Amino acid sequence: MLLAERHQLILEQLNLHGRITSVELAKSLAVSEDTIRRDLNKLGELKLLHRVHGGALVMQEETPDYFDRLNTPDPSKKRFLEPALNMLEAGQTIVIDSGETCRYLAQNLPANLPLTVVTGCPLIVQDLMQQPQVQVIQIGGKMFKPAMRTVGHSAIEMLKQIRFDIVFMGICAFHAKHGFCVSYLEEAEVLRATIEQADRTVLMGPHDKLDKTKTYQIVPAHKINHLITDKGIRQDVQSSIQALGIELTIVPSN
Amino acid sequence: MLLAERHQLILEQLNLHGRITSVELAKSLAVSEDTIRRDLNKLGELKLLHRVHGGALVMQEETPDYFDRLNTPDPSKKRFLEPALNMLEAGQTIVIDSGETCRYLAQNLPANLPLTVVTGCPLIVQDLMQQPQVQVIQIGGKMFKPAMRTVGHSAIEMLKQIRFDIVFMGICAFHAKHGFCVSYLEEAEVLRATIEQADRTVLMGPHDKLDKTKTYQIVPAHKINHLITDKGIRQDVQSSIQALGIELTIVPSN
DNA sequence: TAGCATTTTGCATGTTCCTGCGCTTTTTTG
DNA sequence: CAAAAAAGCGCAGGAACATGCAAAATGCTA
Repeated sequence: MLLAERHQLILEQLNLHGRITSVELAKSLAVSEDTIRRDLNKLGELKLLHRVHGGALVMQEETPDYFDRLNTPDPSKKRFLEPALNMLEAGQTIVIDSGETCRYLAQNLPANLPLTVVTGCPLIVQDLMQQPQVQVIQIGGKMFKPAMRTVGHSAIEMLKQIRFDIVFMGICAFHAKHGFCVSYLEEAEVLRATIEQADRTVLMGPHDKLDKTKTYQIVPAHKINHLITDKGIRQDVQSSIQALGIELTIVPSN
Repeated sequence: MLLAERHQLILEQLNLHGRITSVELAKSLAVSEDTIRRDLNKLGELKLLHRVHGGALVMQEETPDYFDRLNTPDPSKKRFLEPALNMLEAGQTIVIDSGETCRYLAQNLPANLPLTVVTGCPLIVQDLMQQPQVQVIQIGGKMFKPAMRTVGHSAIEMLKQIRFDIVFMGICAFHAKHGFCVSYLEEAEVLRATIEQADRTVLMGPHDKLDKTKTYQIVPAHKINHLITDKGIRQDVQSSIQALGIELTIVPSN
């Protein structure tokens, strides 16, 4: 095998997995680890990868402006992130639903935490594709424009074959008596199927979405495990939520 | 054997395998390694191949990293669109594969033509979401970063349940004898499943992708129905393609 | 066709580059 | 702090390379 050819294969493997160890490369390319080390050092000098002890990581590129054009998000929603990020552990499989708050979560996942992230929203898939430590599973199906996500039988069938550690969703409407609701039947169906597969469901959103209802109930309130909202929540609403055994995290208002 | 003739043979061998060593060439062409080295150096100067220690690699214009290409789109690829757009009829279900040429197609669909468009690329999904006359079906599965598309068993199973009128794909490598090829096994599997479900498969791409091969064959050449390429295609290549019964459309070079 | 210049080719030479091994040093991990 | 893993260093054999030169092939002109 030619040296230059081996360099190409190394970069290919690296882009594929986001990370690579010297030992793996030496084995798969059938050369000594010394040779691999020399390769990685050279490629590192050329700024084609990020050389680290034990192997290499993909070059962290700064966020292309391409993604900034997509929308003009509201940075105040970032305040919901911290409690959510603290729940994450290496190796988990999580769902990040569609919506602006969820998108912030996808964009701000810790760089050193390997995760499998499942989503039906193409915008979030794009955000996640830039993070080498994340494996991305895209839920297929008919695109449903109002929610910017896939819905329908195909989507539900695919969801049924995966088990999730945590599901993160934005709050559309939550009510202690009427549960977690949305405005569209198709969306409710697919969100219900998602929650069904999860060990733990976490909702994030401002307090004014609480004590509200919409036409279609996804699940009753007690199926939700954790709510992250901001200050301003009414005392009686807070009590009724906690009475259901739902963990409540309240972040400062913007 | 004439020098120019040998140069031609070297380039042919190179396109066929993507790589070639001086030793192999010296043996197969029955000349000394010194002569081969001189040949390779000259061809390297002419930018017809990538000269490396021990042999040569094919010149690769494409960047393996999809995100680099996104930031520098090449509008000249739009010239392939017109013949493709003329094939479309109202009510059809079509596939638009991933890739830059395909993305231009997705962005330039006629506004008055209702279509169902299927794709596994989230970028293309997003382009299509802005077009109200188009219903979008997203193919689910594991996201495969080098090709910016979904792959794997889930994707193939979902594809098997849909029938397509036309499949549009970019040419990665096409060879009359070795068929339609790509560099990755996962990609080949899902593209094969896609073509299997289609009445008609149309490839679009510049002429320098013809008479080339990559590691994995998707389908043999005769499974392709229509090729859209640009001027510059060699006469013998053109003949061999038409001999297979493949319709050929040649657009002006940029 | 003969004569001469140019190009191409193969060989011999010395040089550079690539690779694996043994060794020591540094880093990581429990 | 100790064991293990990874890295760095130098060396030697071999492969690939560049260079010079002479023989062979080719092209051009008289």
